[in-house]
Amino acid sequence: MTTPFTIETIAAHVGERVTVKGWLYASTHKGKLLFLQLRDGTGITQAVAFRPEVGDELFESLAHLGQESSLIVTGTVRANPKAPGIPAGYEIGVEEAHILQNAVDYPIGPKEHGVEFLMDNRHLWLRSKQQWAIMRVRTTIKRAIIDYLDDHGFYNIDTPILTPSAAEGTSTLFEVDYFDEKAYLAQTGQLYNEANIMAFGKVYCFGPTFRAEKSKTRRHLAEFWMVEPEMAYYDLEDLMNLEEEFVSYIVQTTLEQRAAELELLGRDLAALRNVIPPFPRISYDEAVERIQAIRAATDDPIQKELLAIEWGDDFGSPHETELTKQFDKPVFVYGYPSAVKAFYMEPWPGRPEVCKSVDLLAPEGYGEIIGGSERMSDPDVLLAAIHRHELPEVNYQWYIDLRRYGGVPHSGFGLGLERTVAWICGIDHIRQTSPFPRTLNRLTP
RNA sequence: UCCUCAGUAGCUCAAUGGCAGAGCGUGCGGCUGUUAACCGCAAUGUUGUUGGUUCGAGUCCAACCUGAGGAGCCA
Repeated sequence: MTTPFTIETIAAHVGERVTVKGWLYASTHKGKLLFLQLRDGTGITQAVAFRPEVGDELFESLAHLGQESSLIVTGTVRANPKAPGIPAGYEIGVEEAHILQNAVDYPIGPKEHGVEFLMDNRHLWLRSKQQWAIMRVRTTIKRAIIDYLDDHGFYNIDTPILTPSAAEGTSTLFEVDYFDEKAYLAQTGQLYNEANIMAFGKVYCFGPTFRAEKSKTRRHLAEFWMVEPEMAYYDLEDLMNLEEEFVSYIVQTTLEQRAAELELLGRDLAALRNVIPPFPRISYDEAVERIQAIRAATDDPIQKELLAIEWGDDFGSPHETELTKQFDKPVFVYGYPSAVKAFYMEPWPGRPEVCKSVDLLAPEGYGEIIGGSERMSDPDVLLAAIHRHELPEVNYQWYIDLRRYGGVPHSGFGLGLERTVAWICGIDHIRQTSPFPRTLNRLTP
C-alpha cells in the first residue's frame, strides 16, 4: 500500500511506505550506500539506497544520475536525526525507483556563482533552496495581504493597467501603442481606487506596476507588485493606524507560517517578532533634524556629503537608511513638503507648504515600503494643483468629479511587495524576491 | 545620465610585462552513514572586443561592449 504524500508532511509518515515524485537535488555515495537528496516542490528529503537491497542495476542507474534528474522513488520513511533536508531528520529507504530523465550537465552546482550567471539561469535558479524559500515566503505574504484586507471590509476592485497619462506626473512610464494612440503602463491604480471608494467604501487593487526609470540599485525593479488600499472617510491618523496593523499582521503571519524558510535564509526572527504596533511616528521636520544631528556626529567625509539635507529636500536612500537605524521597528515619517510629493495630497491645515503624506520606512536599511497620504478633497484646490504640476487637465476631469459629487476626506497607501519580501526575508537585493525580475539590464528569461 | 569596480576553463577565482594555473563541477575507479563527504586517475582555454606600446601583453595605454554597486528618481 502506497500513501500519497508530500515531503513537507514527512514527519507524519514515519513507518509508512510512500512515493516521492520529484527531482534529484544532490547526491553522494559511499560504497554500497547512495544518498539522494530529493525535492518535490514542498521540501527536500534524503533517500538512501543500499546496493544489496535495490540490486546492482537500479543502484548503478541511481548512482549515475545528474543533478535535477527527474525520478519517482518509493520506500519506507524512517526518522534519522542525522538526515539533512527540509524538514530535516527523516529519510526514505529506497525500495523502488523509476527514472524519468537523467539530467546531464545541470549548470548550477552547489558552489558559488556570480549574479549574472545565476540571473541568466533564473529559470533553473528558482529550484535552489534559497530562491525556493524566498518564493514560499512571497506567496505567504501575498496571501496575508489579501486575507487581511478581505477580512477588514475591503473590496478587491481591479484598476486598469493601460492608462492614458501619468497618474502622478512624476515617474517615467513605459509607452505602448494603443490603436495608434500613445498609452502607458500603469504606475499606480490609486486614482481609480479613489473613484472606487466612492462606490464601495474601502477597496484595494493588487497587481503589477511599471516604472521606466533607469534606476540601478538593489531596491528597484522595472516591474513590481504593489497593493494599494484606499479608504473613504479616513484621515491621516486613521491611515497610520491601519498601516501599522496591516504590516504587523503580514509580518507575524509570515513568521507563523514560514519560520523554517526564514531560518534557512538566515533571518533574525527576533527582529521580526518585534514588529507589532505601535510604530514610532515622527514628523518630516523632526526627521530632518535627526538626520542633521547624525550628519554632525559623523567624521566620515563621504557620509557627511551624502547626508547633507535642508528643510524642503526629499530624503535620499542614505538619509532613510541612517534614520531607520535609530529604530527597531518600521517608522512613520509624516508631513513632507508638498513640493517633493505628488499633486493630490491634502495640504496640512495652517501649513500649506506641508502635505498630509506619510511614508513607512522599514528598519535595517530596507527603506521605504509604503507611501501614502490623505488625498485632496477640495475640487478647486485640486484643480490648482493640477495646473501647478502642468498636468493635462482634460485627463483629470473625472478625478475632479469625485470631489464635486459627494467628496469626502479619504486616504490610501501603496505597499511594494518585493521590498516587503526583501525586508522580511532579510535578503540584500530585491531581484531575488521576484521569480523573473525585470530590471534596467534584464528582460530575460 | 553621472561616479566607482569587474570581465581568464562549465562555475568561482589566481597568475612581478617572460611556459595558461588552482578549487569546485564533470568522467572513470575505491569505500555501509553521507551532510559543500573523502581518496586516486583523467579531460577541459578565441584571457569580453578592436586597436596601440613592447623583443615579448591576461598584465600597460585608448576606445567600445557586457555586468555589478552606488547617486539621481521612486515602492
